[in-house]
Amino acid sequence: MAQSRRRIPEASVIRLPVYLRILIEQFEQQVDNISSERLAELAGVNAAKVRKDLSYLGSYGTRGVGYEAEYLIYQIRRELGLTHDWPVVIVGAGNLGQALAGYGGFSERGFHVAGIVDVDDNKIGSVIAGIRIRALDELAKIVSGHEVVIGVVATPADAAQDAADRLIAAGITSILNFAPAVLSVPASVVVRKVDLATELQVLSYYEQRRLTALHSVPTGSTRGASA
Amino acid sequence: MAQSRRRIPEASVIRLPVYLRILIEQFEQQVDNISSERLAELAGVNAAKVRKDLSYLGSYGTRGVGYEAEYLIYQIRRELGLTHDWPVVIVGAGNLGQALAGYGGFSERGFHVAGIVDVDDNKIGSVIAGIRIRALDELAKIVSGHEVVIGVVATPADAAQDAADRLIAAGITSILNFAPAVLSVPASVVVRKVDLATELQVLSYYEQRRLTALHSVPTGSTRGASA
DNA sequence: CGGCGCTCGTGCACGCTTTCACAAAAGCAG
DNA sequence: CTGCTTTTGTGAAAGCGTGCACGAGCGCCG
Ligand SMILES: NC(=O)c1ccc[n+]([C@@H]2O[C@H](COP(=O)([O-])OP(=O)(O)OC[C@H]3O[C@@H](n4cnc5c(N)ncnc54)[C@H](O)[C@@H]3O)[C@@H](O)[C@H]2O)c1
Ligand SMILES: NC(=O)c1ccc[n+]([C@@H]2O[C@H](COP(=O)([O-])OP(=O)(O)OC[C@H]3O[C@@H](n4cnc5c(N)ncnc54)[C@H](O)[C@@H]3O)[C@@H](O)[C@H]2O)c1
Repeated sequence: MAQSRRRIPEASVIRLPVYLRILIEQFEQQVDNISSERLAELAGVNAAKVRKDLSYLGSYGTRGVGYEAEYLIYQIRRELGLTHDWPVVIVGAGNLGQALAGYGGFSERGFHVAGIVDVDDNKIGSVIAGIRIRALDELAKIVSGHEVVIGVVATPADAAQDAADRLIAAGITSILNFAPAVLSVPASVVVRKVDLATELQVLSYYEQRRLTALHSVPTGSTRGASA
Repeated sequence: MAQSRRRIPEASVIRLPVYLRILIEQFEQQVDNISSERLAELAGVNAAKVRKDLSYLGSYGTRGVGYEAEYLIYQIRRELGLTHDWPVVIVGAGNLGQALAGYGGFSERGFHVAGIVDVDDNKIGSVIAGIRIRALDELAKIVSGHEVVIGVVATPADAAQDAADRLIAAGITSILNFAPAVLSVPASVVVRKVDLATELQVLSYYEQRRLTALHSVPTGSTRGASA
């Protein structure tokens, strides 16, 4: 039996939120029990993978029956640290920063915006979805005041490193970076990036391949059903 | 010597856009030649990985010297299919769809918005960054008229499958999905997803771990410098 | 024109991820 | 209680991706 306190492989961690979302949806539709087979189908992955992923949390299934949705939701939440809300601070209140600040899905999934800061005097003071845009030098106050550990970089690329440096100086230990720039940070800080251009360029690669028509279909995890 | 016509591993394809962006930046700063060591540093990865990735394109470096930035830019662009602009159609003109439509980074990187459609009558007809929001049933016309092959899903999750189905019916073969939903599509259609909630939840996992403090630092590709 | 220093290209070994396959466990029916 | 069905949990194998280490090739200098 897998211990709940063992490290979970990154590849599995990335799939857990997908299972979680599906389980919540199913539970809301009065599905109390779900098999790895069914969960795999809904998540667009292999059933063995689902079982192995879930086994990292512990042994929470019932043989011959499946997994109890409600209990599994609780266990995944616990493991992902979603038993409480995480405050998040956003740096850069442009197009994207404002879209994020107003995004309802945030709060539904265990996060809320503790603050949003910008360098532009014309923006400071405006209110987006009930959140006031504040000056860059209030960052430290926001972070320590709300015990924020997660920061979002939504500045232009050339300001991204500066934004990251300020976040780290303020005490942030996890960063989600939307700017197309490589951030250099201390090893203790975790960075994840979301890069729209990269995603489109990957699609472009496969379309390009399709045109030269030497292969039928690209291999990889993104075929067929995809989360 | 690696043939340019061989399939490139997905992991490498994902890094090519990062190298490309860095090379363009360097070239604009009059750097004509760059070593794998330097490129690796800027990309936050291992130098051997850079060389292996680039070797899939062909043998375009010069031993003892490095890579000629301009030529490498051309080769990566060619391989990624970025020698021409790709038209993209967006379904869903909400917060996110509008931010995307107005996003300048799009055009800088080889893509342009051929059209944006929505189901909401109140939105149809409005103009975002010079692009008029059109009705859902104009999708087929937009796609065939501009020979669009890439579609973006920016609708709420419960409309995402419908949006994907319509895109596919219209002739789209690649989809970038921003909705937190698993799309089921024919095997010939490539789907990539961008899931904000997943990213935050992964960060939450590592923060959670940090609190229980049984391990020092999460392992994985996202430590240290990260694109 | 030969030797030297530098950097590429890549074979190879290692570790991580995925998938298969099956014993073990649970429920149910008779 | 026994046997049958179902589905989990997990070893073991296969498949990928990463990083080391080093031979090969290129340019430069003397
Ligand atoms: N808009 C999109 O759809 C989109 C999509 C993908 C990626 N991105 C990326 O996200 C980032 C933001 O995009 P955007 O469209 O919101 O840009 P934007 O120009 O609309 O907004 C950037 C904001 O950051 C602020 N800013 C600049 N320097 C700053 C600093 N040092 N500290 C704090 N704030 C600072 C600016 O005042 C501005 O308000 C960019 O890097 C962009 O490439 C945007
Ligand atoms: N806003 C964000 O920052 C953000 C971040 C990450 C992910 N997302 C996801 O992106 C998606 C869009 O987010 P949003 O904030 O723009 O939502 P939104 O509600 O602002 O916009 C959704 C738009 O889709 C339209 N729509 C609904 N059904 C449709 C259909 N069948 N066909 C075409 N259009 C349809 C609606 O009319 C609306 O204009 C959501 O799935 C959301 O979870 C949003």
